[in-house]
Amino acid sequence: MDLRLRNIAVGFAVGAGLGVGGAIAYIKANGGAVPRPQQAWAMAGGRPVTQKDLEHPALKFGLPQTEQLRFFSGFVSCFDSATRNPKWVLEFISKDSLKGEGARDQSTFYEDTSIEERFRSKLADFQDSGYDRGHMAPAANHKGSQKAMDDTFALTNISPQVGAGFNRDYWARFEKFVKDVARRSDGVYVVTGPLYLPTPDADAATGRPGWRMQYPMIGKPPQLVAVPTHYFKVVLAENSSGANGGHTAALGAFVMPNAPIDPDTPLSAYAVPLDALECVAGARFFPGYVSERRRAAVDRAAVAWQEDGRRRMRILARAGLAQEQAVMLPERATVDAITASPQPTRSNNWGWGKKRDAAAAAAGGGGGADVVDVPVPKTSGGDGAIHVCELLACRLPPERWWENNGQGPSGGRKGRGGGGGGGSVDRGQSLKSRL
DNA sequence: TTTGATGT
Repeated sequence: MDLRLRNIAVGFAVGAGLGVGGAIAYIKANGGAVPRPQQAWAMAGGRPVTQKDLEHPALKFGLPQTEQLRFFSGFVSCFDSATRNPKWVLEFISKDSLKGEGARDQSTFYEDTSIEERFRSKLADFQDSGYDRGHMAPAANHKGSQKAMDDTFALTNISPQVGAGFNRDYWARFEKFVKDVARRSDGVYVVTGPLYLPTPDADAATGRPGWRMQYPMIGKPPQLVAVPTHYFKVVLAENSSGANGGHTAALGAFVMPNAPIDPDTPLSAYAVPLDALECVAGARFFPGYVSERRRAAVDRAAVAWQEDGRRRMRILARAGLAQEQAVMLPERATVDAITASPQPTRSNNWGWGKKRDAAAAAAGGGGGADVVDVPVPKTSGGDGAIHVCELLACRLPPERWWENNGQGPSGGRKGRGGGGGGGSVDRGQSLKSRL
């Protein structure tokens, strides 16, 4: 890329590039070489910005700078200086990055001084804010070296998350689920980021039905840090040695509220169509892999998985979830049309059947019989892409999985009892009452 | 097979 292009961080058309003339060659079913899409940080109408573009007379004094890319050992962060949050963080997880010398207790959170002081988030912003400094790329995914783990503690990888009931609980289990997928894959790419989602509400001025955006801010004005309403992950797991040679990648998108989540909520209830996520995020994810066909196929599966998850929730919780995700839900008719021809099956062509069932049985708590009863919609017509929920039966690890084999938490800490929440001796109970 | 983060 042109050096000048690299130096000018521009904020428009993030990830909008699908390349020129649809020339992207997608990952082949035979697991061959993966050509990268023709893409640049700055895109113009579906093509990379050229040197000639930058000579536009209006740009004599440069393009506005609204967000910036930061390149770390195991991930790339796009930092948005309006919200002082990452816009997205894209990481690569391999078997190697999951184990190594990287130790969490050797790392400390630090401000990213490569971002201008007035635009970056500060350690003080999170202090006494009541929110956790939540990793987008989790520390545990980058243990290959101490440097790799240290990198994840840069505040350009951090966003304010509710601690008790979310970051330290449901979201942590979700991160563990992704790790478990990575252990059984040949490499996993994950995009994680915040969302600011509106809720249905009458317009105050006109009284008409509409939408309202509302989210807290922390820190000190005018340099406030936004507190996102939701977080998303898009997971792309490669499998170069898939059974039957059919499937080469598992793909899926999830959106969760930045709030305590009932630990019994099925993970599949938070599966969303990638298309819906891309609409509310204003971003295209994995443009070098996600063709229209693959997205359509995986999104049909996503709707089916979400429906299945919701069916397993209590009616009140289900209604709450629908309210939470209202802005992402398709019209009722669309849902009905998509789910009209479900294809339940327990097998997939990933070649992990046994592992999946064993892991699901271990995670399910209810034993194998419970797992067998779960219908697993099979992605079809996805050019080698299946939905992530077809792996590990879309089951989260159990609560406090790290205590399972006799050993308590390594720190052996007592409850904090502070206003920040969490860490009480009987946390599970107090969490329930919080919901 | 070992997540997560606070505060002194």
